[in-house]
Amino acid sequence: MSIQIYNTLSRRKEPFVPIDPQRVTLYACGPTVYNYAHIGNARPAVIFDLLHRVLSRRFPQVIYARNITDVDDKINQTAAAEGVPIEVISRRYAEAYHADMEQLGVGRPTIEPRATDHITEIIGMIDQLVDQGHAYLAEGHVLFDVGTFPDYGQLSRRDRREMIAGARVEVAPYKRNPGDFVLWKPSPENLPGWDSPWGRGRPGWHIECSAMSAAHLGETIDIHAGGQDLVFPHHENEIAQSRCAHGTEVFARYWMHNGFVTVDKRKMSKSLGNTLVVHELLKQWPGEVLRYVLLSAHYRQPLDWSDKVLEQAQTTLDRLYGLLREHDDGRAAEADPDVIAALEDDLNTPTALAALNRVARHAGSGTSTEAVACLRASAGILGLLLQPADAWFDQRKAETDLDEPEIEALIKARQAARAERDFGRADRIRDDLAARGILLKDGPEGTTWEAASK
RNA sequence: GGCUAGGUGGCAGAGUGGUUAUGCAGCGGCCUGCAAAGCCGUGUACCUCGGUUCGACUCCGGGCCUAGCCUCCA
Repeated sequence: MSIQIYNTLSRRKEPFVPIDPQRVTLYACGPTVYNYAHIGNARPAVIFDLLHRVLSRRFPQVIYARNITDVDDKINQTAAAEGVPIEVISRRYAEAYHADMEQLGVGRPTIEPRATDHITEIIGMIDQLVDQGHAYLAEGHVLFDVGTFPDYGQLSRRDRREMIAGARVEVAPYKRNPGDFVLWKPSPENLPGWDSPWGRGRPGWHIECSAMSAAHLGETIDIHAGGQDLVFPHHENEIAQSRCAHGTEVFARYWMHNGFVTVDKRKMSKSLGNTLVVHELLKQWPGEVLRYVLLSAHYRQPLDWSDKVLEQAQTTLDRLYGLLREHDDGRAAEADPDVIAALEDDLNTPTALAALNRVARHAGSGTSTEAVACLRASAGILGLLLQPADAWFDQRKAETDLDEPEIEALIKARQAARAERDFGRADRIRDDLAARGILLKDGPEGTTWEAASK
């Protein structure tokens, strides 16, 4: 069975057949670095990183590009507000993005192109579009003329004429068509700008992905990915400008779009003010818990974020790590075929987690260390259970304010009470510790303790 | 208004034309001095109304409801 991918272009699942199996190309729209990433921004990072892993198991070379947009009006605003150059802002938040994503177990893409490093390519591409009559100059702007591209609207299934009727925004008077979009805009002296054939200016929003994708991956790529809100206009516009500039029939052969993270069923967005910032969430929860939650729903479905799902994920991870702690002898094993099959079926992570839990049940009910090794190997593909089990449990110990000698002393006192069969006193000690978030566990090897989960 | 998703057991969340999803919680049991953890067992769930079918939660049509895009947005 080949890898199946749901293609937004066809609105159905298709077998994934790359143009060149020796060189698979994947592009995902990365962050615009003007503040901290919220958990909704983290979803595509986690999902398409997982896609990268899944593809890499099958194909010898998968080039995964995830850009950083480091020139943008929102960056300009933040920089102006702080009175610093835009590089200060973009560098700060790019670094924060990397740190946060690393906590979520997101690997680095093969290449991470930045818009400001590709101004030459961007200008070159716009120049071509102007030459070919697909773009025109108006009041210092260079605009793409959607009237010259009959396939415009194919991805988002929109009709250009109906878009005019439904348009809720004022259309700039210098546009030929209401759907025309900016490729290059003039920059006044107080804003970042680059010299171009059309004067000092800066790129529009959509062009950088087209330019960088072509520069690093080629004019036609296998997969282009991003959030559902990018389908229109961002990806629609990318298709238009890329295909027109290169004279190609296809820009990306498969389009993948992740659904939103919601809060109380409403989309998480900066304008609604209901964003949950990864940087903050990581102060309360291990990155692996956030990752588990992000994988717990299928990537195309909405994912409603709540403390409850976080707690559930943590409880489940506790059980899985507990199995590793008790039974893992470190041996190598193959991953469970059901886990792989689920992932290769359009990244069905909930089914993969179900399979993983079946492996765990197997591992827990017998004493087979092979099953435990299989659990670890299978989870590894999902980017889970990668740390030593002790490290997983110790991270919560670090959060308690009790010092360990005190706890050990209390445990000793309780052991003494138990030896005298004074269970009333023994239980009081245990209850007191429990009230302070310390759970005792009596086993054949003696009594151990761990910090309670939230 | 146009377009797109979706409505599954207490909650989260997959999936299938006729057979166990899975997790969390609950309940019963094993274990334990008692617990905790772990393990075993446990639930006639599929928005509504029609249709197709031997048979539909699963396919088709109508309805109701929810969310999203059409404006920066993952």
